This record gives sequence, structure tokens and C-alpha cells, in this order.
Amino acid sequence: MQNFTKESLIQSLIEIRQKGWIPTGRKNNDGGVGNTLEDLLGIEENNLPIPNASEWELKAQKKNTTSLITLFHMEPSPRAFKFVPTILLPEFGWRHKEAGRKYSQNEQSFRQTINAKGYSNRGFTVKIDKLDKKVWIDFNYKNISDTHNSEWLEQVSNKKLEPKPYWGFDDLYHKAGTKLHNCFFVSAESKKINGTLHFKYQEIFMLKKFNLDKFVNAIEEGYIYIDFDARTGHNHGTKFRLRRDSLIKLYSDVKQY
DNA sequence: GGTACCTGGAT
DNA sequence: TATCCAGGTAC
Repeated sequence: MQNFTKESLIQSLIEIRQKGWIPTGRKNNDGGVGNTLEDLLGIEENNLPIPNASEWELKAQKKNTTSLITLFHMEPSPRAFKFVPTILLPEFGWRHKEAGRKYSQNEQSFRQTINAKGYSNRGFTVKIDKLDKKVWIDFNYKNISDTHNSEWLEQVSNKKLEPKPYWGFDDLYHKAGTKLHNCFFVSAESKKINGTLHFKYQEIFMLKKFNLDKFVNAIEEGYIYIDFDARTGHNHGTKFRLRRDSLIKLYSDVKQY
């Protein structure tokens, strides 16, 4: 991999911006805007839990989306329980919308995008305990809305989530500190040209000094979401996510190029 | 092949 | 905003 410095990254990103419309390098992949940016920088695809380019993490996002930005992936503790594949998906999951069509008849889904502000309509929420220094997941069937089908309501009624999935502050600090300390955020316009998705990279933000206290406070105040994203055939992992404005606020030093 | 990471979405 | 969701790789 190329050995980037801050200066060479800024230069490369500005050159990419000057190229204008660039075809996606990943057809049929929602992550195309980020993958294509990595391709242009000569970064090989990997799943290593480290910054993309030397000490710099890269985030890209389509301009016209309201989707959340993923900070990182981390499965909850205790790891031995393997919460998502052995508990949350089989015991609390529901029939996938594409079961019997795109997927098998038995395809289950467990997707929850939740924060500390309140319970989702499937009864899940994020809790934060500053004394025990952990973020944990609660489930309470009393908070389930009755809009769900009776089969699922029956399945989870009176069910308890025990033990609670959690993330220790120290683990979160280590993950965020090593992966997110410095970051470039790049936005891109997108459109199809002759049927192929293209991106035009535009705003370039240099974000320095990720602030761990602000990170925990953002979880507590509900600006950071925990996003479970599993179906039977593919667990995409459990993510910590937030909106663009919230991402920028987590850094102490922000510059736009 | 299961699990846990990576890159991100639409309505 | 809430509730759903995508294609990849390492081990």
C-alpha cells in the first residue's frame, strides 16, 4: 500500500475531485462511494480494523442521502455468547421480507438501528452506564408496537434478553482511538451515466483529534446509533453510526478543502 | 463455513 | 426520524 502523509492525501483527494465524474468500481454495492475512493487512492480492499491510509481513516458519502455514517464495527461482549448469530437473529429475529423470493423460505432478519433516546418499535434500546463504564442493549417486550405480525409478537412475548450485550468503554476507546483518530470525510454527488453509477467527489473535510469524551456523550445523548444488521445468510456486523454533522462534532480540529 | 470485520445504502 | 437494507474479505 502507498505510504500516505497528510499532505499527500490532501493532494490526492483534490486531484480526485478535479477528475469530475468517475464510474463506480463496485456495481451493486452500497459501499461503492467509499470503495471507489479507496480504489482511486490505490488502497486494496481489506477488512482490517485499522485506518484506511496510514494514520488516516477515510469516509465517503453520497451527498443526497440521509443515511448514517458507520464509525466502526464491533460485536458486543461477552463475545463467547455470539449474540447476533446465536441469540438475536434466531430468537428475536423476524421473517426477512425477501424470504421465499430472493432468499430461502426460512431467511430471518434482525435489523435494529437504535439509540439511547428510546425503545425501537421492536423493543430494543441503548443504555449507557458511566459508573460501570459500559454501553449495553436492553430489550423490553412492553415497548413493542402492535403493528408487527402476531407470529413475531408471540415469539418474543415475555422474552428476556439475558445477559445483556454490552461494550466496555475501554474497548470502545481502543477501537475509536486506533481507527478514527484522524479522518478525511469526502462527500460525492452521484448519478447514473449510461446505466452506470458515477460519483463526483466534492467537499473534503480534514478531521483531526477524535474526542473520546464527546464520543461517549454522543452515545448518551442519542446522536450515535448502534446498528444490528444481520440476516440468516449474512451478518453484516454490529456498527456504531451517526449523522454527518455529528461526525464532524466529534473532532477537535476541522478544516475544509 | 461461521463469525466478525470492511465499504456503505433506500424509503 | 424510524425501519428496513447491500456486496465484500480474513481467518
